[in-house]
Order: sequence, then C-alpha cells, then structure tokens
Amino acid sequence: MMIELRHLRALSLLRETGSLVRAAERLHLTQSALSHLFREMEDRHGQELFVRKSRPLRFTSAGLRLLQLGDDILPRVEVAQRDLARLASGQAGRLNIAIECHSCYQWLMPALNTYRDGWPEVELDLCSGFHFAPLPALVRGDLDLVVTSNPDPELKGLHYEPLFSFEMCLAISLKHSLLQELKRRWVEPQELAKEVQITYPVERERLDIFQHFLDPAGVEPAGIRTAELTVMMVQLVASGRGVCALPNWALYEYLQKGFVAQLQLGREGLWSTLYAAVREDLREQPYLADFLKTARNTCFANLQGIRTARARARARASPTMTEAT
Amino acid sequence: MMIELRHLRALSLLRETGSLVRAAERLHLTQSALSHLFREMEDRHGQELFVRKSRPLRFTSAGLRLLQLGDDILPRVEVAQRDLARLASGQAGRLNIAIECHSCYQWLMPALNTYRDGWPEVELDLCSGFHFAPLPALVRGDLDLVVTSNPDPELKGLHYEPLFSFEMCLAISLKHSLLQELKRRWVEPQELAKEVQITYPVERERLDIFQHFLDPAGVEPAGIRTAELTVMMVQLVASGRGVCALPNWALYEYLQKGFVAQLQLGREGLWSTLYAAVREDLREQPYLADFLKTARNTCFANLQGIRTARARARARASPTMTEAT
DNA sequence: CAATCATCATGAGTTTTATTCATGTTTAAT
DNA sequence: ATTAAACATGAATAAAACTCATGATGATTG
Repeated sequence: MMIELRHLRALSLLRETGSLVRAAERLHLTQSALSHLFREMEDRHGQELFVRKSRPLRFTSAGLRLLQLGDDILPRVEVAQRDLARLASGQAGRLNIAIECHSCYQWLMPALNTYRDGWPEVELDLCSGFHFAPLPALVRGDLDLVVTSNPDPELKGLHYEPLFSFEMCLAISLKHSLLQELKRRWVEPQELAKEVQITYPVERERLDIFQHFLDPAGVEPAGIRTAELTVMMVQLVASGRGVCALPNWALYEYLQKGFVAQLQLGREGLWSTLYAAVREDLREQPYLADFLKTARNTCFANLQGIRTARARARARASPTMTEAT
Repeated sequence: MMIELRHLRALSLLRETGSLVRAAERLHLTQSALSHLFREMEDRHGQELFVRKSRPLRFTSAGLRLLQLGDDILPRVEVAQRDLARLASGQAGRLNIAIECHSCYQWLMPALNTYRDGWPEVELDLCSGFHFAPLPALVRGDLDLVVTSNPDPELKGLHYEPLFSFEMCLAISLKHSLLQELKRRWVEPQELAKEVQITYPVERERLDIFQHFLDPAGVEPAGIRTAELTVMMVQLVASGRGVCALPNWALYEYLQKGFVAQLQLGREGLWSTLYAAVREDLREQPYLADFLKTARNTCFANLQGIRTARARARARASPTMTEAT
C-alpha cells in the first residue's frame, strides 16, 4: 500500500486540532476511523507518527516528515482542484499563448490588454522566445493557444480558428531600380534572386517569403540579413540595403508615410490566413471563445488591409476581384 | 470524494504507456479496473480527461492539468517515502542543527567535518542566524538538534544529551586595577558594576553572564558592547575597553599567549553544562547517536579545560575538589 | 469490405478496504 | 480515588476497489 492524500490530510488536521476526536469531527468521520487509519500508516512505515499519551500532541520525526510533505503538496492539490472546477464551469482558466508570426505583437498586445479587463481570473502568459515547435507543445499541454499561419493537419485534437487573411507584401526602396523596370505592381520569385532579404531572426522555415514564394521556385536570395524590429527592417529597406516581406497590415503605416514602396509577391499576391490553434476541448470554453472574439475584433479594428478568411476564400474563387483591397 | 494519489499515479502511467492495457499491467491491475477508475475521476470532475478513440493517446486540458499536478507532487511523495524508510532503518536522515552558544562553532565545525565522512547520506544543515527560539523549533520539527546550555524542562518529547561541562570565566585586561585590588582569583557580581561587558550580539537572555551571574544579583554593568568574533572580543578586553565572559575552553589560547587575564565568576566559579537537545524518538537513531559520539570526541580532543558532566557533578558534591581543573 | 485483432467499456459479482458501533483502556484532572 | 475525556480495539457493516465475462468500438489487413 502507498501513501495517499487522505492520510496526509488526516495528519495535518490532527496537528491543527490537536486531538483525534476533533480531527475526526472535521473530517466527518468517527474517532475510531482515524485511530484505525493512523495505526495502519504506522504499521506501513514501521514507526510511530505521534506520541499518544501526551498533551499537547507531539509528533515523531516520521510524523513531522509526513506533515512537511502535506504542507508541501496539499496546497498544490487544492489549486489544481480549483483549476479543474473552473475549467469545468468555464469561468476561468490558463491561457499560455505563443505566436509564430513575429509581427503579431502589434495586435496581440492591445488584444491582451482588452481581454484582461474582462477576464481578470484567467492566467495569461505570453510564451515568446520559445525554441520548440509550438504546435506539439500545444498538444502536450504546455501551451493553450498558438497563433500560426501554418496549421499542421497531422496533429490531432487541435482546432484552428481563422483570425483573418492578409497579404504578404514586398517592401522595397522608393529608389529601387525594380520599381522603374517593372511595368507591373508585382514581382516574380526570379526577380528577387539579386536582392538581399531582410528578415526577422528566426528559422527559415517560419518565414512565409521562403516557404511559400522563393523556395518553391528554387530561388536563393543574394543574401539574408536579420533585424529584431519591424521598424528597423523597414529602415534597412528604405536605405537600399535589401528588400523585405511583411504582412500588408504591418507595412501599412510605412507606406502611408512614404518610407518605402510595396510590390505584390506573384501575380495573385501571396495571401495567407492567420489561425489561432487551440485544443479541441478548450474551444467551447467561454473564456477562450471570448479571447478569440476579442482578438478578431482588435485585429479588424486596428489593422489595415486584412480580410476575413471567408471573404478571401470567395475572392480567390472569382479571380476578377483578387486585387481589391 | 477527493483527488487521491492513486488517481494521479494511474494517469501518469497512462501517459507513459499510452494505453489502458499497458498501464494496467504496470499497476498490477486489470484493464477494467483502470477503466472504472478513470470514469469515476471524470464523473467527479465533470469532464473528460483524455480522448478515448485516438491513437496516439491525447489528453484534454483537464487531463493535462492533473498530469501537471502529478509531475509536481508525485516525485515529492517518493522522496518523503524514501526519507521515512531511511528513518525507519536508521540508515540516514536529516540533521538540521542550531547552536545557542556562539563560541561553539570552534568545535562544531571540525565535528561536522569528521561526521560527514562517516555519514555522507545524512543531510547536514547548520541553521545559524535564526531569530526564533530553537527549542520549540526542535519540537516543531524545523530543527533536529540544538546545542544549548539551558534545557527547558517544560518542553516535552526532548532528550538532552550532555556533551561536556565547562566554566564561564571572565576575561580581563592584564593591566586592570581589579587584578591588583583583589587578593583572590574570583569576582563577585557587584565588583563588575563599574565594568563594560563585551558580548556576542545576541539577546541578553541567551548570555550566561547575565542570566546566571549579574541578573540574579541585580547588577547592571556600566555598559554593553558587542563584537561578532571571539578574537575581537578578546582584543577589546586586552585594550581595556571592558571585560568579557567566555567559556574557559574558548579563552584558553588567549590566556596562553598572555593577551588577557582570567578571573572566576563567583567563589565556586560559574560552571554550566552544554547539551545536545534532540527529539526523543530520534535519540536511538544510529546516525544521530554517532553524531553525538563524534561531537563529544571532538570536544574532548580539542578543548582545554572541559569536563564530563558526570565528573563535574561529582566535583560539585565534594567541595574540597571544586577548583581542580 | 468483411474479417481479425487489439483496445476499451460495462454490469454483475467478489474481494478488499474503510468506516462504524459497541466497548474496553488509558490519561489527566478534580 | 473518581470521573470525564480521549484513545484503542475487535467485530460488524458499508463502501470502495477490483475482477470476470462479455460486448462494443476502432484500426488493420488480406
């Protein structure tokens, strides 16, 4: 037989009340039950847990060690139990968020701030700077929500909630020769072979420009240069150090200010959809559903040039509307 | 009903094995038993714990939360269980030591070093700088051994193992007028009323000179000055800033070097006995019994002027021998 | 696509464990 | 010494944990 929480709870209560009778009362048991219980524990461990004939009650070293264990773990069990109850009722929960798309901080931060007001009980955590694959971590339970544009259909048990569709665009210097040479508003992959790509400092697989544009065409850029911040990337582009792919909504303000020019990636433009990946069973939870709503609202309120995934799907079906923004 | 460790163990094993059948094998149960067990847990918490029809096995958020709890607390339970087993067998244990007497570091450190070699499994900790009463902490289980010269007979469940008896002596400057004035080797409390006392920086109640010499006679010294280290206290005495009570064994080397002179406190000398206080049930433990032996050996090997408590008791009974050292 | 195999669920029956009840023993207080 | 409160104990009972036998489900394969 093994230690059980029941034993630790009883022992803790024995210390608290100072007598079997009162401890039994608190546990809604008889004094006899506790007497049997402690005797069994003592038999199991081969030593006394407390000194019977003594007032006030005294514990032996073994008893004290078990009390210490109880002090250590019982509160944790309580917390877990509350978490489960809240999870069942949908009142609150944990929301460990990771984002794959670096620019997304732009809308995620305001969204989180708004959300926090409505759900102060939800334990929010933003797991940036992770060096593990986020979607498996979501399945494992280390994360609760992943913002990604690359759903993995292999992973079971996940639901991908579309947030919005956006266009990946190429930021290019106003003085760049391509702007003059091309008689069109879009580039082919081959036309970027001589350019330096400015990117976020993350793995190549997580950059849409490579995964969905250059790599499929077998084009390698003249160089790759990284920058942490979007504003730095734009600055490098503006000063002619290279070109850079950014979501249209991230690029918008810099276009307005006339810092850089914009080209579409390919004739159709490189559209993709951003999803919030969550575990299926969490999807219905009010606190999560509301987070998704808040996130979407924040995005459509603040980001220029994005579309609902549905609208974009319709647009793709009827090519005449493709370029509408 | 409440969460029990059995549930957490089963769930962890389910994750480890990936199936009810294999988890049941490992637990020496039938698959049916586990099926019933998990169903009950789910009923209790009002939600599924894992997704049945799925390979590989997937857990729900609730299941993951319980797994996390298990990962958190099950290892702690294991550790406690091992501790209890070792406590039962007397192989090893914990030894959190506190000392009331500041000078005792002088022999405690070598004793600990010797002891460590023989009992590498025992978790040794020296709780110095405590600001709580050490004997109650010993009863409570926060400490396992307290070196004290003031046993408290009120506290039940403690055993006081005598280490040795020693004499509290007064260190006094070689040029001090008292040395000339007195025609004897001892002082009365009243004769210290004009002196500054140099003491360790601890509460007055913990200083034998006050508790057993000055306070009973109602004598207040001209001043109190503190120093952290014995050597500093002796230095202050040597330079005439005051007098200072120290155990004879701590004073010995400074007398030898001729830094200070020594006077007895009262005609009989102020003898007291140093005890190692332990909880009664720990007393028989081999690892503890051996610590006491090592400590005593170290003391008698290194300290000059100490006596066994028994010898001192005999000496006190026959006054003619009182002053023998 | 049926056949097969492995896994899991289920209900009744059984064993084990937890608890109570009735009563005796010990302890501390008066 | 007497008494009251607390605790221990063994038998009886209630509750739980578990098994067995079997049926359902899902994945695999020829």
